[in-house]
Amino acid sequence: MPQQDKSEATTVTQREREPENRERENDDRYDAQRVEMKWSERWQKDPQLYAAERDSAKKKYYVLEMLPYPSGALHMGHVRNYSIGDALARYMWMNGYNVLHPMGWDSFGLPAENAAIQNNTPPRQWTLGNIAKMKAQMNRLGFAYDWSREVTTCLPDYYRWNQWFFLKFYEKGLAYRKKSKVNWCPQCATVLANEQVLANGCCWRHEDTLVEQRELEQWFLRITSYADELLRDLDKLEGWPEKVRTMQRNWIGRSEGTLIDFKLDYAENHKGFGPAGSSIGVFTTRVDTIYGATSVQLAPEHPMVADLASGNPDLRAKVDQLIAEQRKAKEAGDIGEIEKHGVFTGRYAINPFNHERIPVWIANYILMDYGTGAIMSVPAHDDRDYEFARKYNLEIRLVILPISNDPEETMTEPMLPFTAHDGMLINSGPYSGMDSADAIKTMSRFAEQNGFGKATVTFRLKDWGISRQRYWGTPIPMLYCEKDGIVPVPKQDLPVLLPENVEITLAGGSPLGRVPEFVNTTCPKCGGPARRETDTMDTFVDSSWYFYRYTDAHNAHAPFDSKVAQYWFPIDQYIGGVEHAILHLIYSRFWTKFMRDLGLISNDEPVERLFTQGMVIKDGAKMSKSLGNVVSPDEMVARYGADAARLYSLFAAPPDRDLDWQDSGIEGIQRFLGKVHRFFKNNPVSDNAGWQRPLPAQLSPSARSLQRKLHQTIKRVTDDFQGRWHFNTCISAIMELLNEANRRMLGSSDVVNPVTGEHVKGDEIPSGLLADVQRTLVLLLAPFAPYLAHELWESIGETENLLKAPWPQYDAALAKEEELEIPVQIDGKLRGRVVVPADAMEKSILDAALADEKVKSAIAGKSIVKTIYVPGKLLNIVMK
RNA sequence: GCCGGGAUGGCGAAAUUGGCAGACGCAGCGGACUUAAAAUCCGCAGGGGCCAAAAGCCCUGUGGGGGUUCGAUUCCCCCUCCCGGCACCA
Repeated sequence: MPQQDKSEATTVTQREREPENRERENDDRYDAQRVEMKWSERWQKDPQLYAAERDSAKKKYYVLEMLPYPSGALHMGHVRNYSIGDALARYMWMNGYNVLHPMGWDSFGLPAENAAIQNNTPPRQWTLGNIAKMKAQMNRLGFAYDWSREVTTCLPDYYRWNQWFFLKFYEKGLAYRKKSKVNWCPQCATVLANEQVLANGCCWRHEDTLVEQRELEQWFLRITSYADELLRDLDKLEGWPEKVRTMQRNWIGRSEGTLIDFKLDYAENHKGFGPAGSSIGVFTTRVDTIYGATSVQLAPEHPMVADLASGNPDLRAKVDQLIAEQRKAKEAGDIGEIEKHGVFTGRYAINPFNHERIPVWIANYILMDYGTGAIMSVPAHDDRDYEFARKYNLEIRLVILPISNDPEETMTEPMLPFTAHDGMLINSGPYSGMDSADAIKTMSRFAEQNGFGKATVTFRLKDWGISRQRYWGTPIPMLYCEKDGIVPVPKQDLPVLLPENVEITLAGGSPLGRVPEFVNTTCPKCGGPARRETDTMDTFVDSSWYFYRYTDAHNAHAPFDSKVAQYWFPIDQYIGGVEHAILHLIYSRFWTKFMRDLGLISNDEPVERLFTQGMVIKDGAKMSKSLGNVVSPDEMVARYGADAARLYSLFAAPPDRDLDWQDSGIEGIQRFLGKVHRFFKNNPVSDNAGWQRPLPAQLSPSARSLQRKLHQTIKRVTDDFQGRWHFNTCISAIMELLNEANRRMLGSSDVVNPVTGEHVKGDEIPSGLLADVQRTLVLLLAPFAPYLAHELWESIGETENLLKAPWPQYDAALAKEEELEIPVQIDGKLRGRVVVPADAMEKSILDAALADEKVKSAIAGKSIVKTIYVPGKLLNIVMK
C-alpha cells in the first residue's frame, strides 16, 4: 500500500521527539491526530465542499442544529448536538439529497456585557473573538457546515432585519407599548434580568439589597393574536415529540369560560367608587357553580385593591404582605405550594344571578396576570377555594350533585370539594336540575343578554415583552417626538446602528441612554428634535427567524428571498436541547405565522421534524464549573481525536436520553477506531480485486456467513437512520461486523496472525468479499467518524468524494439466515433448542423438539395440551 | 401540587415493545505475546445452588406489590424513588 509508506514518512519529526517510538517500526497504532489534521486542512481549503446546491434537481433536505451562543468554548452538549446533526447531514448527502446544513451565532446577550465589565473588552470584540475560537473548534471536530451562509446575529446586516420586522409588527398593530414590571436594584440603579436576582430576592451584586419591582413602558409583540392557531397547529406537528407538543399546549393554556361582573354593593361604598370603577370582572370556567359562590377573591395587585385600601393603612399593610408572599413563592418556583392567606376587605359584591351580597377578599393565591385577576370563590366545587374557605370559615354551599349510572349514587351528597364536570345543578334557582354542560351554555347566554357577562376564551399565553434595558442587543427602531409622539424610524433609515465605544457599566439604567449622539435625533415627520428608544430587543427575537436567513444569507434588500426560502422550508429536521421546548420554539412558530401573513413565505410552520436530545452529564450531575465535573471537548479531541469524541457521544446512550460521560468509555471507542484501521492495514486487498459482490454460491460457509453479517449490518444501520435514531445500536452493529470480519480473516490464508506471525489455513475469504466488507465499513462509518472514513477510503484506492458516495444498499436475500436456532419452551420455560432450516414448518420443528433429550425428559409423564409456534422465534409446548 | 420522562449486571446500555433478558462497549478476571511493560490477540463473566473442581443441571432475576396471558422488561391496576418543566390557571 503505497499511501501507507508516504504517511509513515510524515511522522518522522514526531518520532524524533519520542525516542522510544523508534523501536516501534511495526507499531500499527492509528495516529488520529496526524490523520485528522491532514483531512481538516484539506477540507478547509475547499469552501464549496459542504455548500448547498442552487437550482438543484435533487430533493432538498434542510437539517439544522440550534445555533450556539458564543460563550467562548464549545461544551459537550454542543458536541453531542452537532454530532447528531452532522451524521444526519452526511447520511442525506450519501443518499443523494441536496442538503442545507448551516451554522451561525446567537451572539447578542447579557454575558457579553458582563465580560465587557470584567475584562474591559468591548462586547463586540469579545463576541467576535469567541466566534473565531468556536468556529475553529467546530472545524477541528470536522462538522460539515456550509460556512458561506454563516449568520451572526449581532452584526448590522442581520439585526437590521429584526428592526425591519419590528416595524412590520408595528404597522400591523402587533407591536405596542404598555407598562410592565421589571426587577430593579436600587444600589445598581438598573434593571436586572431574572437570572441576576438571587433566590432570596436580592441583587446578584449586592447580596443584601432587596430587588424592587418597577413599572416601565415596554414594547410587546401580540403573540396572543396567534394563540388559537399556535395551539391548533400543534396537532399537525406529527414529527415533534409528544412531550414538546404537550408542554406547548399547557403553555398556551386555552380555557373556555365566562366573564361575569360582580357589582360592588353601593351601600358599603357611600363614599363613592375609586378609579377602578364599581364592578369586579371575574373569569370562571364553571359558571354553573355560581349559586355556590360565597365570596369574591382579588389578586393582591388587582387595581380595585388600591381603591379599597385607600384610607385604610391596616388593609394596605396586609395586602403588601400578601404581595411579598406571592412574589417569594413565584421566585422559588413553588407558587403551587403557597400557604394560602387572605384578608377580608370589609366590602361586599352582588352576585348578578341571585343578587346575593357576598364578601370581597384579597388572597395571595390569586394571580393578576391570569384571567382578570379576580375569581368567584365556590368552596364546594374547587379544591383551592375549599381549602381557603375552611381556613377562614367561609360558607360552603353545595350546588352540584354527581350523576351516576348507578341510581343509588345519583343525588347523594358527594365528598367535598366535588369538582367533577359532569354533575347536575341544585340550589340554583331556575337552573336547578340542569346538567353542568347545559347550564354553562344557558347561564352564559343569560349573562350576555342581561349585560353583565359573556362566554369567552382566555389563554395563559401572554404577549411577548421584547424590551430590554441593555446595550448588547438590537436597537428598537422607534423615536419619541415632543410634537408627533411615537414615530417609527423610516425603513430607508435602517439599520439603526448600535453605537460602538459605549461605556458599559451596570449602573444608571440603559447604557444607550447615556450616548447623546445616539439618543438625540430629528423627527422624520416634523424635523423637530426627537429622542431614540434606548431599549434593545430580547435575544429571542434573533433566534425566531435566523433559519430563514440561512437560505439567503447575503440579501441586502430583504430578510431573504421568498422563492429561495420556499424551496428550503420547512426545515426537515431541527435538533436541539429540550430546554428550548417552549420559548424559542413557540416564538419561532409565531414569527413564521406572522411572516406568512406578510406574504413572505407560504409554510405555516417552520419545522417539520424536531428532535430533542438529552443532556450530557458527568457522575450523575449536570456539568458545571462549581461541581468541577466539566469535560472539555478540546481536551477530548487532543487526547482521543475528533472521531472518537463524536463517536462516543453517539455511542454512549440513545440521543434522546441523558448521557453520562465516562472517560474510560471514550477510550474504548479509541480502541475501536484503531481496530478498524488495523483491519485495513493487515488485510490489504490486491489491486485487481475490485469490489464486485461475489455470488453466495461461490462462497464457503464461513465466507457466506461473513457476507450475511455484512448485509444484516447495512440493514440495521440504515433502518436506524430511517427510524428511531438509536445511533448507539448503529455503532454496535458496525462493531459486530468488524469483530466477525476479524475472526474470519484470522482464519483465512490471506493473512498472518498479527501476534504470532503464524499462517493459519482456514476458510478462504475471497478478496472480492473482503473488498466489499472494507468498502461498506467505510461507508457505514462515514456519517459518524468522517476523518477515519476518509483516510481509509483513500487507502483502498477510492477516488470518488466519500461525502457524496452512495450509501450502501443491502440485499434482503443475502441477509437472510439459512438456519435458525429455535428455543423450545415447556409451559413457558426454556428447556432446549433445535436448529432447523429457516423455512422449516411448525410440524418439523415440533418433531425435532420432541426428539431432543432435554425436551423429552421435561415432558415425560405429561400430555401435550397445545403448542404455540411463533415463526422464526420460538416454540412453546403447553403440558398438562 | 400539576404535567412530562425515567428505573434492566460493578458501569453505559441492548432486546426495533407480548416470544431465548443482558447484544455492543467500559471496568474486572484468566491466558497468549514480551526480559518487562505498553499495545495487541484469545477466553470467562447477572445472582444463587448442587459439585473438591469442571462439565452439566436446577432455582432465581428487568425499582416494589398484584393482575391478564401458554408466555410480561414490554399490556392493566396500586405503590416507591430519580430527572426535567411549570402557571394554585379559576
